Amino acid sequence: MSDCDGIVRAMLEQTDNGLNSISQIFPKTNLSTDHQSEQRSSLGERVSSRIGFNVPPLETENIMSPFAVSRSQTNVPSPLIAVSPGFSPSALLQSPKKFSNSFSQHIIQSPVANDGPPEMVESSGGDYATTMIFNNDVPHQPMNFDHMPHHEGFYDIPTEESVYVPSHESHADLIGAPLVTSFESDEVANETDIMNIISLDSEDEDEDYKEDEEYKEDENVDEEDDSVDELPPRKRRKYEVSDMFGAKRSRKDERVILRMECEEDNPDDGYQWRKYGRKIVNGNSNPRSYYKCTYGGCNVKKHVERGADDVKLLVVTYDGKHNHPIPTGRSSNRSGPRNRSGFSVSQTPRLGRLPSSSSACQYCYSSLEPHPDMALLYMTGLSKLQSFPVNHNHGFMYRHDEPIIDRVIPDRTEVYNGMKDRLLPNFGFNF
DNA sequence: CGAGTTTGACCAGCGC
DNA sequence: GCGCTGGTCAAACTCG
Repeated sequence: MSDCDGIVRAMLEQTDNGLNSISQIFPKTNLSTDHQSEQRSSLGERVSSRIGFNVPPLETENIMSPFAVSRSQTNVPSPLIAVSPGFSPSALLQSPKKFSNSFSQHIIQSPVANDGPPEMVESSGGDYATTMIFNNDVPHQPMNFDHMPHHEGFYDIPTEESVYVPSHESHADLIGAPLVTSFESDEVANETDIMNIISLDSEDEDEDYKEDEEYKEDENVDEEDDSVDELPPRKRRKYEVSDMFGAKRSRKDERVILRMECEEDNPDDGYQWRKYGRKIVNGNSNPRSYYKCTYGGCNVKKHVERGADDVKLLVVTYDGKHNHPIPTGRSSNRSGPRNRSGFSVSQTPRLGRLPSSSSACQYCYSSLEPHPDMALLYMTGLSKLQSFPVNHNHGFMYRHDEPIIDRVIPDRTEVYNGMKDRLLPNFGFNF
């Protein structure tokens, strides 16, 4: 029996109550058992009940203030799903559309999720971005979001979403970190929500094009096309900036945000990036690096920054959608130096400049193969599992540190069963 | 010398 | 309207 089999078996041997924390099986998750377990559990019960799982409803009168919750979560054992660190962000990022389809597809296929009461069907609006949090470091658990207003229309606010996925630093374990899907509202996301949330194309894309066209018309770009060279330097630059994609601030609903623990400043996501900027943003002394996808015609950008309060935490924000597959002929194995023709990892630190990458993380990824398979594991085994809101703390990522809600898998038993159901047919695991 | 990074300047969005 | 801030550009720089 392989180590992976043993781990999965151990997970499947959980009681229906899910009393055995994942951290007991996977110490590297840094999750411990204490009152936070109760916190997660009760939230899980609440949401589980809402989405049809057979668990008691949450008693909301005991909801803490966001600060209290934040403190209480420092040791959350969490009903989080543990996924092999081999799971690669590239799988989710190589095609947000693919991620969307896969995610929603499996949710739709879930017989349990559809059995929920009518009131659990809530509209979260169409303008959502996606946040994925690669993290096995509990202190970075987002804040509790139960204090947020529940008035109607609140869910129309476009914001980011979160998903916990394993840290790359835990690559020593086959399964070593929590995975939590997170959503904007503090209510359960139904299938429609998730489809809306995860889907990064469709109408929004068309709207973007319309906006771009209108923008060009307003700027009389066409008329100026032939006279650009005659403009004085200042004006010419203004024209150029006006016409460029990034002149306008990116739409949040086109974003995918990853949080992970990684020493490398630009972890491999399968695509090729070129760094075009670096800036220290408000509230974070760590510089933010800006990257563009080097694929011709692809306007996807991303920026990478360290956590303000934890340099181990890496936040990668993707803007846009790749209009191409992951470049072929390359391996996600990051060991060894990269050539200069496409890979975006910063070069060896130069004189008087901050190091922008570390060799440690190259090992990190080299030990994570095969990424696609683990991505499939996630897609097939975990994606259908419902999540529920826990907390939000985009903290250093946003100007005003607005608390935003995250969701976690509601019940470990469901997680295990879901994994079992999908590992068996899809990967041939024999339990 | 080609290719990628760094860094200061610039611009536009947003909040007050 | 103004100032702050995030995002981008491009010259200068570095490396192989």
